[in-house]
Amino acid sequence: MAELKSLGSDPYLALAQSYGQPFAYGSGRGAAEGYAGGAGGAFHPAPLGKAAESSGEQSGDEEDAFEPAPGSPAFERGGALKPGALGRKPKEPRSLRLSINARERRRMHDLNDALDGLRSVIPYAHSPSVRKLSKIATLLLAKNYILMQAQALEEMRRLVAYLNQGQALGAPLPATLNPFGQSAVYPFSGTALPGCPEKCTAFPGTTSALCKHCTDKP
DNA sequence: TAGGCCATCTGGTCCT
DNA sequence: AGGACCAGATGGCCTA
Repeated sequence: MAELKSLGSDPYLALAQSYGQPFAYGSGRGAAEGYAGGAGGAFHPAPLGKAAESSGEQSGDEEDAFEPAPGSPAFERGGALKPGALGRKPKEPRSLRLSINARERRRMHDLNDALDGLRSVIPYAHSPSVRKLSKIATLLLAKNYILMQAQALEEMRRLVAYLNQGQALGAPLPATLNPFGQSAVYPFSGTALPGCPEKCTAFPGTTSALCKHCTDKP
């Protein structure tokens, strides 16, 4: 977890550096198993390893609902689940267990699809030569990216308010007023402007220069 | 070879 | 009862 340890001071930058730099993964998993990187919302990664052979890309869930996924531990153990393998007593019929397994597999695939969608909008190098973000890295990077965006947005708002106020008063604001000196505020935490279909927010008494619906208004 | 990452299976818990 | 969600266990693949 070296990458996680490096997240201390500037997590976003740390991760961006780790994953933004193209580094070859050679003949390894990447090329063979679909480390192609997010290619948009409809991106479906090439099946990873076992998943390629197993359930992930199988079109018929009915099929894998009655057999252990090929390549899965259960499959390797002999092509059939051994309910008592872990010393547990089977409490449900085999068909039910397989159905539950298939459902769980599907759920995890949906989760992975969502993660792929997230990867596709996170600004890091999306290239076949760049290793795909791990799950944990994706989440941490996304979180910090959101925080950065919120901070940038807030700074822009302050700047707009500063400029608007300066125009209205015709005089420069006191030098003590630092429009960038306050802590970040999360997006959409302000008051929605009346009549703005985008429900954008801005400082009281100001329109948002960042919102086209505000700026387009006569 | 160790460590990281992942997919899958499984049983438990909670909710509808 | 059935489904969703979760966490632990297991084993495979890849990289340093």
